[in-house]
Amino acid sequence: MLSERKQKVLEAVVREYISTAEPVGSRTLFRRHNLGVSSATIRNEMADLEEMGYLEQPHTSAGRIPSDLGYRFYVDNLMQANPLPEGEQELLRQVPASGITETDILLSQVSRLLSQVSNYISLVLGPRTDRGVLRTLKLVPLEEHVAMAVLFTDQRKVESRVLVLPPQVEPEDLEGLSRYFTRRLAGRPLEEITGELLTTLYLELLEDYCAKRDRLAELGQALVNWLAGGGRRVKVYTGGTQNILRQPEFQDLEKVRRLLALLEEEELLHKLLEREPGVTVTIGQENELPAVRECTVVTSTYSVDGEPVGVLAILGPTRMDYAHVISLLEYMAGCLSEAFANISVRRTVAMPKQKTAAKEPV
Amino acid sequence: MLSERKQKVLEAVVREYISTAEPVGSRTLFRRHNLGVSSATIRNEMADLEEMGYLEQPHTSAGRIPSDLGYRFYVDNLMQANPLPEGEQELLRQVPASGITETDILLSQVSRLLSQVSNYISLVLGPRTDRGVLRTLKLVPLEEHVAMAVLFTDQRKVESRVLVLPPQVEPEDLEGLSRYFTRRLAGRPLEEITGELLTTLYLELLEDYCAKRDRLAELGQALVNWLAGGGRRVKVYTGGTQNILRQPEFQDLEKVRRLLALLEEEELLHKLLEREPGVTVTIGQENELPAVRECTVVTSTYSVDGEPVGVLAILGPTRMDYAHVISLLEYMAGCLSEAFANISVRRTVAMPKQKTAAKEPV
DNA sequence: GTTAGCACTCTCGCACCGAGAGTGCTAAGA
DNA sequence: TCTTAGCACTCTCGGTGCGAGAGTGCTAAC
Repeated sequence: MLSERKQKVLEAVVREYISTAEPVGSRTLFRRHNLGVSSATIRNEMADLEEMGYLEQPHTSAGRIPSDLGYRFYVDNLMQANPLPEGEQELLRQVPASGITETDILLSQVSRLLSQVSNYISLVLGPRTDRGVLRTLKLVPLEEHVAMAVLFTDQRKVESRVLVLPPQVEPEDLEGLSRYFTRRLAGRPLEEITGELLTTLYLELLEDYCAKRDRLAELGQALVNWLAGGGRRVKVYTGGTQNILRQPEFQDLEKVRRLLALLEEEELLHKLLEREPGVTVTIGQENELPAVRECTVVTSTYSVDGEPVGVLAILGPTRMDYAHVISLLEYMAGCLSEAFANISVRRTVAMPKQKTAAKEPV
Repeated sequence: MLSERKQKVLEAVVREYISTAEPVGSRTLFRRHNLGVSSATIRNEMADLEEMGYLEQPHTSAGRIPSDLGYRFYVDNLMQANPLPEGEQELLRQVPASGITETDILLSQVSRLLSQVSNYISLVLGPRTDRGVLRTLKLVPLEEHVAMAVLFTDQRKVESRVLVLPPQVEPEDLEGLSRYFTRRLAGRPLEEITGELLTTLYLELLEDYCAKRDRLAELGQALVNWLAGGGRRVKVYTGGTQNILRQPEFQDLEKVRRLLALLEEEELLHKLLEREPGVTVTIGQENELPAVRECTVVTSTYSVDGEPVGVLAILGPTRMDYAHVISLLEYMAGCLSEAFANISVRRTVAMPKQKTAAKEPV
């Protein structure tokens, strides 16, 4: 374990480097942080910290900068969380206050706010769609030969798609199909609804429908493809990419290029944002993706109806204002969860009696 | 007008500069393009061209580079269109061949292909939604207290939104509302469907429905907000942002930053992509947006059912491979239009007889 | 009108140098 | 034994100077 003085020195180095982006020397530290000892002592401590792997020296006669390990120790042991500044809180309160009900617009705004406040790159992973429980699957005739398939889950999630109908499929057929699928699938978690299951169900159904078999087959296949297919991909919202260019560690164009390329690869971003609930911090080499080996990714999950369903993240240099970013993400996750709660359908659906009862006398 | 020889020299300068990115001198031109005259003559012509505004000199003893005017002349008079290379054509044919029916996925792929083939930034403006003609407006009960509103137009465009129902609204009410709105609005272009019109209709309707008036009012208002509101915004897809960093003219980080910032401003991009049908080329200072004053934007519209509804664009330095980019965009627009035609609902809807008739005997 | 020749200009890369910052080591002091 | 002052040493960084190279503009000859 590190002696208390070493911890103090390490903390001072990290703080100083985060705010100046310059390698910090013992003299600077001596002048600006009063550590109670001379620069020579600090120098010795810094030499020790370097040997232990917490600091690095860009070149012999430069100051030192924290290593990934140094940041890690700082985040785990030294950093103190401070609440988000009033002004920023106010800015973020827009999200639940705005009354926006479109998930898409809501998340774009969240992403924009995150990058604006943090001055780093923001990433927002949309609510996962493989969790919810199916409630209704409906085929709605729109007009002759056109119908819409609607998938409705308990997590205020609706998906729909237009289907072109084979000739001579009747509205009753659609109703029958809707009822059948809903009856057999309602209550099942979406992740269970695989291609095989659907196909099985579907074949079963066709037995009863021999007369129209051929016509329905085509339609059913389209439906199966949709439900089982990748249609349910989760979107990633990015924002503030230009912020990265303000960071002195990203003056190297090749580095920036790699990062920009990453931001266009949705699958990689998904991988990057697969995180457990709560706040996580991944520093430099701790990251699996090579493109972010010199970056830190801080994430926080947000919830809908108490269940973590999506991820907010900040991507920046390892020299990041950790305390600020963490409280920012926590606060924003709260706001977003709140915004979702405001417009939650589930609540309304799950407890209609209560709500009706409460509202009626007014 | 320019003498033929001047045109030849200008063309040679543009071609040379496009491929090397270095200011071109009279000697280089003499060596690589055989213009039939000596370097001294070329030198004189170049001096003239500079005086006329077609060329510029970065500094006294450097070669020359084309000015915006020079590029303009090149594009309008000198450049010869050549067909897209086989390999690239093949790549782009994926789009109509893939069978993808989700507009969103289709356009992401188009954007990706465009940037990949061009090595510049690609922009894709989704199909405009204010054009189509409303066919059906439907309120579909999903379960108790939850319904979905569906807007269906002739341009294979469907929008939908979940509505939480006020207590004690009956499914019949929904059907009534659907029928009423559809009857009154069907056949109208979406752009005519404004808040005022809807409100008028809606008030009219309430007359007939006095009994449930209060309950329906809330629902109707939500509907009006949706239809009249900005819900129908058109998405912009971007791709290949990292390509810009490969261009020697974008080594200046501040320039890159401004461009990246622009790419996150949807409204500005909309403005940038508001173009007339066909191919347009906007060079450097011809652009209104300051952030792209050193760039060229080439656009091409694509069509659904013969009507131009969206825009493909390439954004790159003014030193751009114009001929290639133009044929790329034209070809891609064709592919995309084709892809839309494949999945067009309108065709099926508009001419069901024909299609049915043609299909039935098979 | 075209071309060869030539003097002139400007950039770019390279080496050099001195200032400044920071280190490591040593020796003296507590 | 730990701390500190002092000092020599190292390394970067910005500025300067210089020569090579590329290109021009001008002049005079064809």
